[in-house]
Order: sequence, then structure tokens, then C-alpha cells
Amino acid sequence: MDERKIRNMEEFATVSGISRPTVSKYFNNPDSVRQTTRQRIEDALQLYDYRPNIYAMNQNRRLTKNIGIVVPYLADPFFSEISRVIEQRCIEAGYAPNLFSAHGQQSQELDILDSLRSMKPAGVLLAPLGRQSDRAAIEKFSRDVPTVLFDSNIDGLGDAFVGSDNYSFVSQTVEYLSRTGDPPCFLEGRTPANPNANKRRLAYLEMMERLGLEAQVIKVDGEGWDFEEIGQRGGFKVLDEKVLKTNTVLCSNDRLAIGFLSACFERGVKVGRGPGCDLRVASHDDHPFARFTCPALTTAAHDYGSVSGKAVKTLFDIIDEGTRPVDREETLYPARLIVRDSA
Amino acid sequence: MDERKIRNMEEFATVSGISRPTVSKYFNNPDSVRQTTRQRIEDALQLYDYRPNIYAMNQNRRLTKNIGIVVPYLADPFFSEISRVIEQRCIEAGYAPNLFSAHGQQSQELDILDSLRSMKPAGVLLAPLGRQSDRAAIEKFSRDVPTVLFDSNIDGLGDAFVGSDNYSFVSQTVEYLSRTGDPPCFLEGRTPANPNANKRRLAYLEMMERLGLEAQVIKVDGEGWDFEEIGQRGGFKVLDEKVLKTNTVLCSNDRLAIGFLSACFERGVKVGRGPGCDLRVASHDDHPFARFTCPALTTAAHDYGSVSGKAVKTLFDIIDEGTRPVDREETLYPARLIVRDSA
DNA sequence: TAAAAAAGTTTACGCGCGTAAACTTTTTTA
DNA sequence: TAAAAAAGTTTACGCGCGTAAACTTTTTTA
Repeated sequence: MDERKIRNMEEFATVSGISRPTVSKYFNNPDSVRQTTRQRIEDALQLYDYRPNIYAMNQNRRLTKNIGIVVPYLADPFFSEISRVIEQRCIEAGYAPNLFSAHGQQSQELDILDSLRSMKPAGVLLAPLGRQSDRAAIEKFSRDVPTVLFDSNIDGLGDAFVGSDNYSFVSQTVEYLSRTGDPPCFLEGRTPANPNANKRRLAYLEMMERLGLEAQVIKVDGEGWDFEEIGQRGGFKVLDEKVLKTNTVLCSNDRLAIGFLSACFERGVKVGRGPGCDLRVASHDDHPFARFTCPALTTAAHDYGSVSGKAVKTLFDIIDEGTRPVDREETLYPARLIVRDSA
Repeated sequence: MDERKIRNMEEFATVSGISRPTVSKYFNNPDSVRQTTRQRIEDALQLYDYRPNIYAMNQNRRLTKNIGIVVPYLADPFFSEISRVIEQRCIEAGYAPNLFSAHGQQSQELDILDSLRSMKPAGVLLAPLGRQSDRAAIEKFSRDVPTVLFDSNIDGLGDAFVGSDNYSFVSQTVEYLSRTGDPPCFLEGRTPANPNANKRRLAYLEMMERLGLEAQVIKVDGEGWDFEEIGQRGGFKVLDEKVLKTNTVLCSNDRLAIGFLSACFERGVKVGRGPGCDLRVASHDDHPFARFTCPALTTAAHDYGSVSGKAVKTLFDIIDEGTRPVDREETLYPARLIVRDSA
């Protein structure tokens, strides 16, 4: 190992006994050279730890092997979990994932698109902020770079969208809750950060009407991405002012529910479906911590694997095709109801 | 805007009326050119949206303006939070942060160091896995790249370490708990993932001895980074087998405590310091969700701001200096006790 | 085993920058 | 206001690759 320092591809070509153009070909696709040639290069790679200069490699390429992964809020374990899975899939496919978080701010999302543009990525997987996104900026960006949206849909933006079917989430929870007890009211933030929240409310209203039940939508105050905080403060208000017409609360998402549950606990409201319980609480997303709330949260789970797998595959298909799809495909995966102790 | 497409710095220099070497100088440091020159360049920048090719810029540089940020497990909100703060500070200083997570796996940590090396970063901020880290690999890496360790110290590795003072965490919680009720036992994972856990156990034992109290360390089974799961399963075991000699449990970290609290809830063990409570539970870290556990968790908080600020400043000082420090500085920030309802 | 095809070699150029050297112009200093 | 210093210009080269073209060698095909 390391008999002497290799400075560039020329030197490495010399020590491996293969011409530089062929070595270059190898690094761009190891399968593009003959097996015996590949072996000689890889033998040399064992002896000398040379790696091509990524900056020199990329400067003349129209596109690099970079993939941008952009999420709205990485401190949300849902996004850190899904980006972990997506990252992994990119690496397996031979791409270099680059992870970015907008941290809930439009300015940051714009900055990310800006630096992504100069990275000349082969493609981008974007979970947009949603309501706070700059539609025009994303539209302009996705004209230049193949872009697949995930999690949060913005109509017509990007080459495709892959996400979860909000109707499937809500219809399952509403059906379950109204079958096993009082029909649920629906609790959400007043100014939902992303379009999924709106779709969930509409799905709730539609389901309740279909089932012939009285709907009650409760909007709690609060801005931004601190959903637990919003859920907790809203919970105090809802409980103290006794606005609930039912003993069953369906939260728009698990993070709100986590806050709401903490408010219930603090006010001595017993949550659960057993005898002696005051309130049932359910929600959507199957947040990584939903198993550890008190009580454990009944919720509807995303199909992480399918969403990430399909999003990545869609992007790679576009990249491999070399042309943008004419039709913007939208793929929605159904949720899976997870019954725990809270409802 | 966009009168015509600018292809490279030569063309941009022409339209801005400044020579290319001066334009190049400007992009490397806008303050290095005369104010009038700067204005002319920036006027042109308004008219034509040209940005230098980052790959061409970096290929001949020994070092880039990239900063690597590596954390062991991004799905842990503690790390997503601290890396958010660090990212921000890098951007403000004119550097380009690149975020990586080892996802709890040694192989991934090694892969990250590998790709970082070819990125030629100006420096790296590394929160290592700890026990699972490959000491030799990190040592070799930090010989090539200025590296500041944070959160988790590995003796002698990197140019400096910045983290929290585990003794300060534990001494405050132990002092508080034993002053206000029964002295605590200490609950931790059997094979702690990082060195902070060991330091916390030792600090607990030392404090208990100093206070003349009987110590009890309870080790719960479980591998990996799913601390809530480990805490919950351990909680069931501890409660069902009645191994506690005291009514006060001090957990090594908040994620374990979150799991432990959920076990208590499920077993009907009432946690808190009020009358009628069976158990007090406290912990360390002030995890972003510690405010929303049931009951809210009494814990000791990291000084996020100081740790991230000092880590970034230390790295930038090394970069600006151009030489590595002879003495490896270790900076520890004290914790702040946060009393909530759980103890 | 000869012809065709595939793979590798040699030579050469280009990419978009950084940057050095000699020079000229502009600004600052005294 | 002349001299010195600072800043910008012109010219030129180099970085480490990608890649094209003409050629040679090796492998596959029939």
C-alpha cells in the first residue's frame, strides 16, 4: 500500500499499466472496460490509494453524479428517517446524495435551490415546504434540473410527485374511530404549513358526511414547525374551554398529537380506549416516537419504503431516459392503520 | 436581467468591463478589490446571472470553502438540532456546510470520511460514533484535514474537542434529586454507544460516594441507537422484577428516559414529585421532546449555543491560522438543570 | 483460421478556472 | 504635485480531468 503518492490519473494510469483514457472510462463506469483490464486497474487501486479529483471530473460534465435531497425540516424525525432511506438508495445506485434542510424557512429553501443549481446535480428529490415555498422559484429550478417532489405535493411542480394518500390515512382512522366509539373531531393548526394538512381536513369532512356524522374541526393557534408546542398549547385551550363535542380527537399529525397528549396528561385527562378513560386521541404519520407516547399513539403509518423507493426510482428513470416526462405522474401510497392504546 | 446567457468568467468579465483576473479575485474575496471595481462587478451580477463554476474553482485549490459536518445519528433530534445551528454558523462565515450522518454505523462513518477526503474540505466538525468509531481511520483522516470533534470525545483525536461537561450534568441532577427526595439509582444501556455515557456513570458513582449515599447502577439490555426502545424494554424489566432500591431513577440520557417513562405509564406507575406519585424520573440532555413527555421530564440541558459556537470558532481559527494547534484543546460547557414535573 | 468487432493506445485539445509576471493606470501619501 | 503604493490589465500557463480521432491490438464470430 502507498508505495508512493499518486498525484493524478496520468500517474495512476502509468502504475496500473493501462492508458489514461481507459482508466478514465473505468472510473466513469467500471463495466465499460474488459474484465482483465478492470482487474489490473483494481489491483493497482489496492496498491496505491488514488481517487480521481471530483472537481476535475465534474467541471466539464453537463451533469454530475450528485443527487440533491431537500427536506423542509430535518429536526422532524419523520424527515430525518425518510431522507436516511433515500440517501441509502442513492448510494446503492452509485450516486452521491447531498442532504439539505430548509429548516422551515423560505429563504433557506431558495438558498438551497441556488447552491444546488451550481452543483449541477443529475437530479433532485424535493420535499417542499409547501405553503411557504416560492412556487415560481421551484418551477424555474425544475426546468433546469430533473426534480421529483415527495411528501408534499405542489400542483404541477416538478416532473413527478410521490407521496402518501392523505385520504387513505384519514378514512381509515375516521372509520376505525367511529366504528369503535364516538365519532372524532379533527384538530389541526390554524395555518397548516403544508398541503397535506388541508387534504386531511377535507378527507375528514368528506368521511364524516359519508358516514352521516356531525363533523367538528378545531383549529389551534400557532405558526411554524413547532407542532408539539402548538398541539400542547391548543390542547390546554381546548380542554380548559371545554370546546369538545365528542370524546374522540383525531389530530392532523402525530407531532400535534404528541403535544396534545402532553396537555391531556397535565390536565389529568385520561386518554385511552379502556374503561375509565376520558378521551380517545388518534393521529396520522406514525412518527418514530409515536410508540413511546403516553399512552402509545393510535395512528396511520406512511409506507416509507414504497414512497422513498418510488421517488428514487422515478428520478433515476428520468435521468436514465435523458428526457423529461411529458405527463407529470402522481403516485400515492395508502396508509396502514396502527392501533395502539390511545384510541 | 438575463440579456444573454453568460457561459464563463471570461464572458462575464467582458460584460462587466473588468479583467478576468480581477473578477476571479473578486469571487474569492469581494473585499480584495477596490470599492468602485466591486460595484461594477456587482452591477453586472444584477444584469446577468452568472455564477462561477464551483468545480473549476475547486479543482486547483488545495482546500475548498467546504466544511464537513458529521453526526452519528441524524434521526436523533439532538443531532439534527445542533447540526442546524452549526450549519447556520458556517454559512454566515462564508463557508459551504455539508451534512452527513453515519446512521449509527461504523461502515457509514468510514464512507463519509472517505468522500469528505475527496471533497478537500477546509475543515471538518465531527461528532463521532464513539465506541463504534474506527479510531485509526479518524486519526489518519484528521492528519490530512483540520478536524474538530464535538459532542463525543475520543482521547487525543482531532485538533480539538468541544462538548458538554458530563460531570456538570450528573452532579446537578444527583444533587437536586438527593436533596429533594430519595437518592437516585442510575439507569443506562449495557453497551453505551458513546463515551459520554461512561463519563456520566462515573460521575454518578463519584457524586453518590461524596454524598455518602448508596449507589445503584442498573444496566438494561440493548444494542444500537434505538434508545427509546431500549429504555422501554428495560423499564418493563426493571418494574416487573422490582429491582429498584429507591423511588428515584436517573437515566443516562433523555431518549432512554422517554422509553422508560412510556414503560412506567403502561405499567400504571405514577411518575412525578407530587403526592401520590410512585417514582421520580430525571435524565440528561434536554432533548427537544423532553418538554412533551408525560410527565414533562426533569433534565439537564446542553448549552447548544456555546458548544456549536465554540466548535465552529475553533475550526475557523485553525483554518485561518493555516497551521494545526500543538496542544489539543478540550472545551467543556456546563449543563443547566431544568426542573419539570417528572422529578 | 480469416474476417469482423470490440477494446485499448496514442495524440491532442478543451473545459473554466487560479494565478504568476511584467506592465500600466489609478489612488494615496507626504 | 511628484513619488510611492495599490490596484487593475495583459499575457500566458497549468490544473486534472473528459473525450474525440486515428490507429493498433485483442477478442469474438462464423
